[in-house]
Order: sequence, then C-alpha cells, then structure tokens
Amino acid sequence: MPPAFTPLPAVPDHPALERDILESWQRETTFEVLRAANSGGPRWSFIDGPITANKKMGVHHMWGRTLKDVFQRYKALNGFDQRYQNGYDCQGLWVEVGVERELGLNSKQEIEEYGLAAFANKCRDKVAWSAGEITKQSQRLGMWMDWGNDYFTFSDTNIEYIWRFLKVVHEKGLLTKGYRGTEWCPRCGTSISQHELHGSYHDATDPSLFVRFPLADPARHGQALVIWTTTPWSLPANSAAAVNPEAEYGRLENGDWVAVARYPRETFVEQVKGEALVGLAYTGPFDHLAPGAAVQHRVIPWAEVSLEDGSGIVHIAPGCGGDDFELSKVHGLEIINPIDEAGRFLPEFGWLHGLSTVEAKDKIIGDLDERGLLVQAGELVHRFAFCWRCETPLVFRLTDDWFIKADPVREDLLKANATVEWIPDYFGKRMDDWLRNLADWNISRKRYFGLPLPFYPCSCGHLNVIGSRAELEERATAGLEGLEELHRPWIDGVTIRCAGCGAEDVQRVPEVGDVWLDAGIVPFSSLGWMNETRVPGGYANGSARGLSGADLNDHEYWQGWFPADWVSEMREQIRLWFYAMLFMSVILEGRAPYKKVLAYEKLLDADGREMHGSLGNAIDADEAFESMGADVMRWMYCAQPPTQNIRFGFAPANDVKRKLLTLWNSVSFLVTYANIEEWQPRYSDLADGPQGDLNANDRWLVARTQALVAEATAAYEEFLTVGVVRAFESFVDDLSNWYIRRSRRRFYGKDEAALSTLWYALTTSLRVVGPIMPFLADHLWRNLVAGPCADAPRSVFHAGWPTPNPALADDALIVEIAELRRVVELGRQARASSGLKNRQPLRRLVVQGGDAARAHVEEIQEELRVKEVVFGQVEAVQLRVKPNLPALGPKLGPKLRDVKLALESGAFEDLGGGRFRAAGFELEPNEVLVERSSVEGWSLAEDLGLTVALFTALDDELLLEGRVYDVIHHVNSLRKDTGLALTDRITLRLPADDIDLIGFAARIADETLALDVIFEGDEIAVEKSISGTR
RNA sequence: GGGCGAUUAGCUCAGUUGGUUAGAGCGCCGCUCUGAUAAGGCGGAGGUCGGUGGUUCGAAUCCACCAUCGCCCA
Repeated sequence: MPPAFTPLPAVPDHPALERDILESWQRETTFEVLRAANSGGPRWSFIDGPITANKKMGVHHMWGRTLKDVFQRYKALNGFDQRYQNGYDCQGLWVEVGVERELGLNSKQEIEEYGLAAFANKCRDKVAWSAGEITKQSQRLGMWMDWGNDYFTFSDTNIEYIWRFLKVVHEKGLLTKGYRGTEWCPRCGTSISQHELHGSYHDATDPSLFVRFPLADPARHGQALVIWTTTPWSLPANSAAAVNPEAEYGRLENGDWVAVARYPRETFVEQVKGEALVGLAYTGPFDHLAPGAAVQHRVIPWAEVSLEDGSGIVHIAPGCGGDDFELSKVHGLEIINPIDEAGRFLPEFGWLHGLSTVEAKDKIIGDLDERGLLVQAGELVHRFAFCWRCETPLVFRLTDDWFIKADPVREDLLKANATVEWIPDYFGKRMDDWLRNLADWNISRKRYFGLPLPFYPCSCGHLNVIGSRAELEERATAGLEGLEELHRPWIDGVTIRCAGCGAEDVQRVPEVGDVWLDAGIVPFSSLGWMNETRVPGGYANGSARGLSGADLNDHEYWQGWFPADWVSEMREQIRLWFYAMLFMSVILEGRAPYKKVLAYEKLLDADGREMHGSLGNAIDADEAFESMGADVMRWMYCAQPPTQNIRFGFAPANDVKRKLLTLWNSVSFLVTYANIEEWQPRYSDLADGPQGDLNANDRWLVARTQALVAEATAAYEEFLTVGVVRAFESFVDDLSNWYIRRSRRRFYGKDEAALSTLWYALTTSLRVVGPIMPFLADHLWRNLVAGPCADAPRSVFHAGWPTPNPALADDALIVEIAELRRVVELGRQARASSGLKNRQPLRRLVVQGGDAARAHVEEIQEELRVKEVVFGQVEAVQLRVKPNLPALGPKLGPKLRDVKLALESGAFEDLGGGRFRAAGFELEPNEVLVERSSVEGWSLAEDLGLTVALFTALDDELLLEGRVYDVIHHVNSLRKDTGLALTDRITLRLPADDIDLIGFAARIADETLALDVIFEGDEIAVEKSISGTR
C-alpha cells in the first residue's frame, strides 16, 4: 500500500503552494461549486466598497481585501448565500489627474485643447487597465469574488441612479445653488469639498505681516490701525478691519493703534475699548486699484479676534476667507473676489493682473514697504490645506456650486447611524461627530470625466432636474444622436425643453458630480432599487460596456439584499463612503444602508512611518506575494486589532512564518509516522471524534480542539479576526508543545488512538483557520484529508464549518491538564534553581495544592525526571501568610490594613486546619494564602495556591543513573557530530572505567540505536554498524 | 480651539467586572533535548504601567488636570 500522505519539505514554500492551490481551485471550480451549494440558503449581504481603479494595489489595500474575503469565506462555510460582487470606482479627480499626468497636461485649458472626447476615452482605458490589474492581484491574494460581474460606477446605470437621487433631493427642496466660499485648488480649477480635505493639512511657512491702515477721519490724521495677516494676496480685497470689542486698544507715540495686551511693554498715549473704534473709516491698503477704491473700509467688532497672536486687529477680506465671508453677511460688507479659476488676479487688479497668489506675495510686501505701510514682515509656520490630489496649496475662493442641504436631514442621519453596530464602537462616535458638524454637501466639480449633473436651469428661472435617461430622451430637443454615453462631452450636446416656460434650448450646467455620489448610490444601483424587471447584463452600459457582465437587478432582488448585513473599509471612509451611502439611503429610504461596519486603522511600515514611494519604504503587493506569500500577509492583517495601526514589513512577516512553522512541523510529524506505520485516517472521525482507546491526553486534545472551535466561532461572529488568530496560536502551541511532546513515543509504534487524535485535531484546526489562511489550510487539507479519504471533499472549503460536538467537550479535563502543566512548570523552576541538570534524576517531589493534577503522577515523574511524586503537605520551617484580598477586602474594609501588616510582620497565630488569627481577627482558610520558604535540602517553587518542593539530595543510585543519562547525551551528540542519519545503527564503545554502567547497557543501546555496546579503551566512540538497520 | 484614541520590558503588543509577585512574542544571556533536528523546549536579566493629584482597604485599570503622539473637526 502506498503511503497515505505526501511527505512535507522541511519548510513551506508559501508562494509555490499558493500558486498550486490557485490552480486547483480553478481546475476544480472550487468557488463556483461552493456558491452553488449555498445558493438558496440563508442570505448574508455584504456590499463591497468600490476601489478606485486608477492604478495597481499596494499592500495597504490588502488589509481590507483580506478582511472582506475572510468573512465571506466564514459565512460561506456556514452555508450563507452571498453576492460576492466586487466594485470599481471609475471617475472623478483621481482618474482624471492620473491621466492628465500621463498625457503631460497641466491645466484645464490643456485638457480642453486635447479634446474632451479623447480625454474621456483615455480615462476609460485607464480604468479598464487598472481594474484588470486589481482583479489579478485580488485573485492572487485568494479573494473569492464574482469576478467579471463587477460594478463600475461610471456605467450609465449607476449615473442614472444618481440622477434619480438628485431629482428626489430637488423635489424635497434640498438642492441649492450657492455663491459661497470654498477651498479651491488653483491647479485643478475646482472647489474642494469638506470631506476631501482629509489629511490635506500640512505645516507650511507663510508670511506674517503687520500692515498700517491709515485712519480717514481728519481728527485722527497721522494715526493708523496696525492689522495682522498671513495672506498678503488677500489685502487688495480688504473691506474691513475687525477689533475685539471687549479688548483694550492703545495708540503708540507714532500713531499706530494696536491691542494693549499684545504689547505689554509699550506705553500708550491713548487707550480705549475696542468698541470705541468700531465704525471708524480708514484708507484701504490698495485703494489705488479700482476694486479697493470702490469700498468703504471701516472697523467692525468681532468677538473672535484673538489676543494670542498678531496685533489684535484683523484684516477682513470676505472674498478670501470663510470667517470673513460670514462677517460680510452680518455687517453688510462689500465682497471682492480677486482671483480667477486658476488662482490668478483678475484684470481689474491692474499691476497684479495674471499673478498667482504665491507670485503676488513678494510684490505686495515690497509695494507696502515702499509706501510706508509695512510695519513688520516675518514668517509663521502653521497648518495649511493642500489639494489631496496634486498637492497644490489651496486658496479660498468664492464660486457658484451646487449643494445638498445638511440641516434638514441631520437628525435623520443621526437616528439612522444609531441603528448601526460599529466595530470598534468608537468609530460610531466619529460618525456622529461628523454628522453633527456636517456642512451642506458640495456636490459639484468644475471638471470633465465624472457624473454629469442633470441640472438644466432655464432663463425663466425654472430649474429642470432630469431623473433618468428615458426622461432625458423624452424632453430632448437636440443632441440625442451623438449621445454615446452619459458623459461629457456627449451629454453637453443635448438640450431639453423647459418644464416651466417651454423654452426649447435649455442647456445642462457644465459641472460634474462629487465621486462620493458615485459610490454612495451603490446599495441602490447595484441591487436594482425600484427597477421593475431584471435586465441580464443590464448594469454594464455606458463606459462600463464590455468591462462587466453585471445584471441590472430588480426591486424584489433589492428587497432581498438591502440593507447590507456588513460592510468593511478603512477608517477614513467614515466621512467618505460610509457617509455618502448613509446620506443617500436616508434620503431615498429613510434608513441606514448597512447594519454592521468593521473599520480599521492605518497601514504603516515596520518602523511606524507611512509608506511612501519617495521614502523607499513602500512594499509592492506583487513583491510581497512572492517573498512572503499571501497567507503570511493575510495572517499579519488578521492578527491586528482594528483599533491599531498595523506595522507591515518583512521582519514581522518572518515572525509569522516562524509561528506557522510550528503547525507545519506538527503536520509533518504526523505525516512522517503515519506513513511509516501505514496508518489510514477515517473521514467520519471529523464529525464523531477519534475512535479507539483514548488516553487522558488524547481526550484532552479532543476537548481542546472543541474549545478552539468555540473560541474561533465566537471571534468570527464578533468580526474580530485577532481573536481567531490568538485562539489558533495558543491551540497550536498546546498541540505541539504538550500533546506531541508527551505522546511522541506512542507514534514510534502504531498507536491508533494517538494517530487518529492528532489527525482529528490538526484537521479540525485547518477548518477553523481556513478563512484566514486559505492556501495553507487547503494545501494541508488536501494532504491530510482529501488524499487518503475517498469520501472527503477535495477542498476544506467544501467541508463546512465544524459543528460543536458536546460529547467531545470536557472543560474539567482542560482544567486538569492546565493544572498539570502548572505543576510541571513549577517543578522546572525548582529544578532550575537547584542548579542540577535536567538529566540528573532526583528522588522526590512534593506537591501541595494542584489537586486536579493528582491523576498525572507518572507524567510529572517523566517530565521532571523524579522517582517519586507525592501530593501532600510540604514540610517547611517557615510559613508566610498573606491575606486573600478579594475575600477579605469587602469583609474588613479599612481594617484590612492592620491584618495585612500583622501577617507581614509574622504577628499571627496558627489555629490549625488552615485557620489563623491576626490583629484580632480569625481568618478562615479561604481568606488567606499560605506560602512556604525553602528548607535545607529542598528546592522550592510556588505560584498561586500551589507549592512544589524538590528533594535535591543525591544518593549513589541517583548519581549512577545521572551518569547513564550523561553517556546517552554524549553519544547522541557524537552521532550528530559524525553526521549519522537518525535511523543509523551503531556500535558503541564506552570507556572500560564505565564498566559499572553495564547494568544499564540495554537502556543506553536503546536510546542511542546501538546494536553492540563494548566497554574498552578510555574514550566514548561510535561507529556506524553494518549489520543492518532495525 | 473642540472631539476621539493612545502612552505598559530594548522592539511589537496583551492585560477581562479595580485584587496579592503586571504578562506574551521577538531580541539578549544561560541551560536543555537529540526519533519534528539548518527544528524544539526551559530558565534568567530587563518595567517607578507617560506625569501629578484624587476616589478606594486596594489603581496599569475609575476620576481630574498636565505632557507627548496619532487621528477627526474648526
């Protein structure tokens, strides 16, 4: 009979075995078979957050992808029917900016010159390429998804769903067009929304200027306000100067007005409260230019004016700052907008015309200096916002944008969020914070390849909002014939009839939409919300044509899969995808689109730095697959608590490999001896437990395996992979370092119980860890189970989730063995402190406490190499008694201190029976902890409630045996040094002086595989025997 | 400026409802095993648990303030 199992190499080659398994999965259609088997079962709805398809993935993407795959696999093992739809985010700035770079385009003007149709096609090509790469990488990671039926957010269907949403928003009166200030990227030529400002703040150096604004009142001739600003480019747009009405202001000898608190060492010739300055007129810093000349500059009160920095007087330019803009509404200030879309000064600013805000800085400072208005120019380092895509410093700019009002839905959003279970829960608070502070959602972007906003404002004042392609076609008056897809430039050629006045030539606004509309609509668009009939392949239209075969589902389908049971993305998605989905879902359906969210922190390099191409510390995913293997990567992600940044690198990967080696070695051990003994496993054992005459250790390992299943199940159900990893690591340690070590010799003979117990435990653990390490688990499953058992599934993923078997659980036994191991561990400590070598046998060990281990005297003897183990009273000259705090604390309260001191100082009376009297209290046995100190001739170790005492005196018999073990040790070292194989037999020569060991010759021969033992000469020598092996 | 987290051994991290001597892995040192063997096991050194106060019989744990770091917002 051929060996049942394939021998394992010394070390696993993860990448190689993973490629093997991928091939097997493909050949055997493992995933498809699993899906089919679960089809029609209970549903578990997971919605995949779309990954931006503009490049390949890095290892930081793999964390989330791993978690998604782990829980989909876990749920599949439990029989749940799932959708497995992957999604790609396909339009908007991310994609555009990448394409711009490739084409060498640097401004919106250059894009328009290049041609919007050609640009759109390039963007689409980029997405198609990236989606292909991401698919391949995800498959390599082991991710099981319905590849080929992915959703692409730039499909016409997705766009139509957003149109429909926007129409609802308009009907509810939530859509507004606003002339507002926003953060603006001058390079991209578009406003940047609140949620896009994430991580955009870096320290930057700005000028810090103190500038004179001469007062206009003739009575105050020669006097000036000294204002402070960090944005010189905004000075030509000045309308007002703000003072803190409650603060004291003073006039210096030279006529300059400043806040007194800012200049404690100066003397002032006049001092007034800020409110007294309010209303004073002054000459603006750039009144020689037309915009400034047209403004009545004056002093206004503002309680927010800080006395912590600057001069205590603040320059106000409502066209250049958010606070300034708000103040302009309160005080009716003129608004001057100095810059155009590209961030350059407008023509009416004369000599500044065409300069960028950065270029204008030095010229403005120089000009002020020449005109004697500059008091002081320094520099200041502060936090400043940059464009998230191109790193250009953002400016504040007033612009027309489209908004969805936040206030009317805020309460509903908070209520909906309260129904969501967030893991970890503090992320739920984050979402609440975000929702409470939410400003109106700026949904418009002045860009090209994105969702075309379906807004058609008519000159009659009516705003037409188109809700679908059908509606567009019905109302179109021109341009339909050129409408290839719902993207610019094609959509821009379509004009419609106004529903208000009937005008025939109403044009769409040029803006496109925020990408988070694209992603937020997914729970509706991909599931077929409000769609009457299912259209096979009907999702993949427009730009997505040819990229996917996804269906347009119908409303019944939507009802079956909405809301998602679970979604999972990285932390920053709170204010992005999670938020966008929540918002859109609350508008459309009045409830949250997901029930549970698992969010996780950030991936850093092994030293805790962010991974950046420029730092050279980024790890390419493909490189990681080939050097670590996907399982090792997945293990690292899963070992990470989601509340903590992960430190990812090659050194941590090596630690993981070493841990996995213990499992590998354990399997290898089983395979080696099962093959030698020609042992065959029975698949039915997996359900029923190992058969045969099990001893206590066997029953313990079986019970321990049941405990592993229970712990892992609980952890998976909480969506915390780290719990699974910890349970598994501890299990493998128990299996390898207790079970195998204790049972080793049983494997040298054909012990059916030992073999089938170890097989049962290992095989069950593979099933438990499969979702986390699918490759290694299936690889070993195929060797241990699928190979030898004809009636077993080929893949561990067809074996289902292990069913707990109460008949095999035994908590008492687990406690018993734990106690035994504690006794052994203490015994080792006692041995170590005695200074005697482990191979020196000792006479006697006394164990006090640890009664649960009583049945294991023989094992303790073997482990500690003592001849006798006695459970009983440890003889001791000295007792130490300590209070049992949890018992005595509540009982004695403050008087506990007295008892404790009395016991410590030895001022107690032994009442016998474990009772003591101290400080006037009688203490029961359960209220004290008694410890013993070492006695002459004994080595002692103790732990809570457990004391072991090792009798260390040696007699002749013990010394003789010690020499026997020394010889065995020495011979085996020689065997290894001379390069003998493990099974080689030898002829052993021992020194003639050791003739007194002749009584142990058989034992020595047995332990060293010696066929002959000869006592002659004066050295130990080994020689390979030619008379055969065993 | 407000909010959410974090701070425990050289490094990476555990530490359940407050309880006795605060743990693990890696690294280091020593020992050990030699039929899992280019593995395995055991022991040791190493910590004023960020700081200061407070609550309590008792605080790494609860509270307040402070410091440092990260994140979110203004």
